[in-house]
Order: sequence, then structure tokens, then C-alpha cells
Amino acid sequence: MSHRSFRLYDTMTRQVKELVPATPGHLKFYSCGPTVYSYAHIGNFRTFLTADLIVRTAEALGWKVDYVSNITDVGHLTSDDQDGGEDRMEKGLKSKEGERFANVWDLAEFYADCFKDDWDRLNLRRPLVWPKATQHMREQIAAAEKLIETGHAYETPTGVYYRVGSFAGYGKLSGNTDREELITGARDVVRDDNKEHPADFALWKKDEKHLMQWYSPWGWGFPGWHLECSVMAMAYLGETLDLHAGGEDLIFPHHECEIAQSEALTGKPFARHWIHTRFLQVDGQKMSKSLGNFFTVRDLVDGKGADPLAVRYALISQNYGVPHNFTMDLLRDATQKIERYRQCDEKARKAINQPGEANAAADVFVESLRDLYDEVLDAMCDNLNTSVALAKALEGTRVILRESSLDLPMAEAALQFLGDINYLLGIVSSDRNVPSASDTTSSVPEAWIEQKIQERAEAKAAKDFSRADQVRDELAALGIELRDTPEGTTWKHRATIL
RNA sequence: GGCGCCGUACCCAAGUGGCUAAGGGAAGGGUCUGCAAAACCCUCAUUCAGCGGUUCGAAUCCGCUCGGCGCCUCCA
Repeated sequence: MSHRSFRLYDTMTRQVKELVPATPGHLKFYSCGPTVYSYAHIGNFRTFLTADLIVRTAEALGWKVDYVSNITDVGHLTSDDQDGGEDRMEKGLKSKEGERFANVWDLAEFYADCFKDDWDRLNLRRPLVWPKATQHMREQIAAAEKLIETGHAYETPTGVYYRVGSFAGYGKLSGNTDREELITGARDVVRDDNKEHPADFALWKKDEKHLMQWYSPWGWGFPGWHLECSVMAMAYLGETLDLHAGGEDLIFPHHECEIAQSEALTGKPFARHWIHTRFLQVDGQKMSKSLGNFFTVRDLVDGKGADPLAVRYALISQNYGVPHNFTMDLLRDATQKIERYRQCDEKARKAINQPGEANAAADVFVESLRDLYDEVLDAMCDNLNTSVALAKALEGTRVILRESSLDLPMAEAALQFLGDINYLLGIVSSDRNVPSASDTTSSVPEAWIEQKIQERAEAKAAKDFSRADQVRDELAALGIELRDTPEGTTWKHRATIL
């Protein structure tokens, strides 16, 4: 459909290369999702937004996209050790936040639902499916059995382990190919003398006390963390994925182990292209609760009154391949941009219904918007260069807003442009009706606001400007911003982020 | 120790061998407005952390120095 090639950095080959689906124009894409033991934070969402932008770009190119993103609802141990690690679900349940849940299953379901709400609020495309690890236990057990049969895994008194030495390609993604180095690294956390090699990882853990357990050929227990993604990816997308994505921390060990398992199972490459999003920092430092720079979507939207689309804008404003620094300044900046798109959208919609007189500059206008959109798409195809894409898109808003009036062809071109930009970047309006800050923070009745505006209009008409300003200040104190336009005064809730 | 990234104006940031170093914010000036807000227009880096090298030519390639950061079996 398009002559454009979609170029993306590939972690495996360490270079930017064209993303080429096995079936041209049909992308099979798996993106690693969160473990739902708590609310997902904005760093998690930065990674999911990378996947979202890939889906959107591919679709803008006219591709069909089979997009799968999992939800990990099993609390894997924080180590493979039988006594050292703590289960993350269990930890979540024992935390203050977790006190309200009766068990880990309820906790997982609650946070999975929250996760989907936040996903919608940030206007991410929904995947074809959001498979859960607990729904694919049978396949995970079958995969472990097969790996034992083929000599890639072995059973011990504590579980089933993948024999890393049986897979020649182990380390090809991360570069961690030195077995001795792996021993050094593994020694810190993993002390299981039942394993043949310290780098061997668990496919199944025997544990009759675990809060989530299933019956297997090896007795009661639960699956290893890496197995679920191999199994779910293959269940929905086949043995070889076109693209597999995740956060940079997943390169090793998670994706390395997925490759080892999957390729040992099928004898085929697991994914043709790998992409990883660098971590999000906040105020120049790694997010952490102790530093007080740890934000969830709801912290920003419900807590600080941020516009969800502005959060989205801020998170995608830097290329996924370099660390991104999130700050309140950045969010404020993004809020302004989102507001400008809204204004643009309003102007275009108004002009469709009431077009201005024929404008001699219409041809130039239409052409420049078309050219700008092409540049935006080009930028996205160039390894998701969002900085350039957003800059070019913003130039489009200026083209639209500087015209005093739009004739019909211009209005149509403007709406087309905004629609295309929104389809590709998701920053103009949300695909779904989701609760926004103004819905949840508003305690002021609209009728009262309208009454105040009327009061101000009367004061203005009587040239009693001090009275008019007094009304405006009163509303401003409640977070309501007035804007006088030729058609009258409008109002909106001001984002309260400061 | 291993692997990797970054350092461009007051701030964010694109550009990675050659036309005038994108874009945004802030700031200053202007249009509009009763005044604002928003929007629009104009101005705003002879220079790309520092030093040295390669080249006809470098912010872009190479080396060194300084500064900041990430990952290395909990993690998006």
C-alpha cells in the first residue's frame, strides 16, 4: 500500500534495519506486558506506548497487525532460589495496598482491570488479546515436558530447569555468552545446588505452599516466569514472531530465556526482530518510591489533574531508544500542545458546518498539510522518530490556526490531517470515552458556572470591568478558566498540575 | 569488572560528513482584547562538553580527557 519502509532498531543485530514481516503487510507482534501485583507506573507505560506507536505506524502504512500483549498474573519468585526470593504477588498482598484483597487472585484481577483502564486513558490501541499467564497453564506444562523429552530440561527435587548449555544460541540477544560470567552474575541470587549450572533457569517450581499452584507431572507448583511468554506468543501468533518488544530490562534474562525455550521447542527462530524501550527516568533519576518520583497514571491524572493525553504526549515526546526524563515541566508543556490540538479540532469542525468564503490560499493550505503528514509518517517510519514527528505535526496546527477562516476544502483538509495525525499518534482525541480529570475533580455545578459567566457578561455590557474581573478571578480560583471568543465566553477546567 | 547510552541556545530537543544547526518551552516585541487568556506574526546558537586527529569539508568519523546515566537473573 505504501512505498515506505518501516525501519526499527533491532536489539539482536544491534542496528537499525527494515521491519519485514514474514508475510508482507501482515505484522505478527508480541509485546511483553506487566505483572499485575500493583498499579502500572508511567515507566511501564512508556514501554507499552512504544508498542502502541509501532502498531499505529504499521496500520498507517496499511498493514494488518496481529498484536498480542500479555498480562502476567502469576507472582514469580524474585529469584529461582527455593528460600531466598519473595513472590511478588504475595508481596503485593501483604503490602498496605494489598490488605483489602482476600487472596492473590482477587489482587491480580483488580490490578489487571486498573491496568486496562489506564491503558485506555492513555489512548493505547487495544491488542487482539490480553492473554493471562494463568489461562495458559496447560501449554506451559506441555512445553516443559517437551523440553525434558528433548534433553533441554531436567527435573530436580525443587523443579524443572532449562539446561542452558544445551542451547548453543544462549546469549545471542544480550551478548551474555560467557558462561563463567553468567556464573558470577547468577551467584548473587541463585543458590540452588540442584541445578547443573547456575545459569540454568526454572521452567517449573515445585511448591506446595505457593499461593497460586497447579498440578503438574512434577506435583503441585507454578511455572517459571519466562515460559508464559513463549507459550502465549506461539499460541496466538505462531512459532515465529515478526516482532517482539519489551523494556530494556527484559533483554536479559527474560527474552534470552524465551529464545532458548522457544527455539529449542520449535527449531525455528522465535522472533525476526527485537525492540526494547529504554527506561523512563523522573527528574533525572530512576523512579523509586523512596525518592518520591514514582508516578502511576492515576497519580498524575486523578491526583494532579493532568490530561491523560498530555501524559501520553509527554511520554512519547522522546525516542524510545534513549532514556527519557519525565518532569512536571514536560507534562505542562505537553498539556499546552494537547490544548492546541483541541482548539484546532474545534476550529475544523466548526468550519465544516459553517465554511468560510472561498479562500484563494486553499490549494497551498491543502498541499502543505498533506506534505506535513507525509513528513510525520516518514519520521515514524524512521525508527519511531517521535521528536520529529511531533514537531511536524505541530507545524500543521499552526497552518490551520493561522487562517482567519477556513473554506470547505480547507476545513475538510484540516479534519483529514487531524484525523490522520490522531490515527498515527493518538494525541488529538481519545479513541474511547474515558473518565478525565475534569469529570473526577469537578465539584462545581455547570449551571452555576454558566450563571457566573452570564453575570460577568452583564457587568461587561455595563462597562463594570472591575466587577467582570472579579467574577473571572472567582472562577479561576476554582480552576475554571474563561476564554472570550467572538461567539461568546467559553470555559474549561484548567489542568491543575503546577 | 562486563555491555551500552548521553553531553547541541536559559530549558526540552532534532540533526550523525557538505545548502541558512528542525521544532517546542521560556524571554522580548507586535496583532487581537475593556483588560486578560488562547491563537497568530517577528526576534532569540558564526556554533554543537574540552582537547587533538582524519578530511577539500565534522556537531556528525577516530583518539583522549571531563561530566551525566542505564543494564548485568525483582523490574517496562
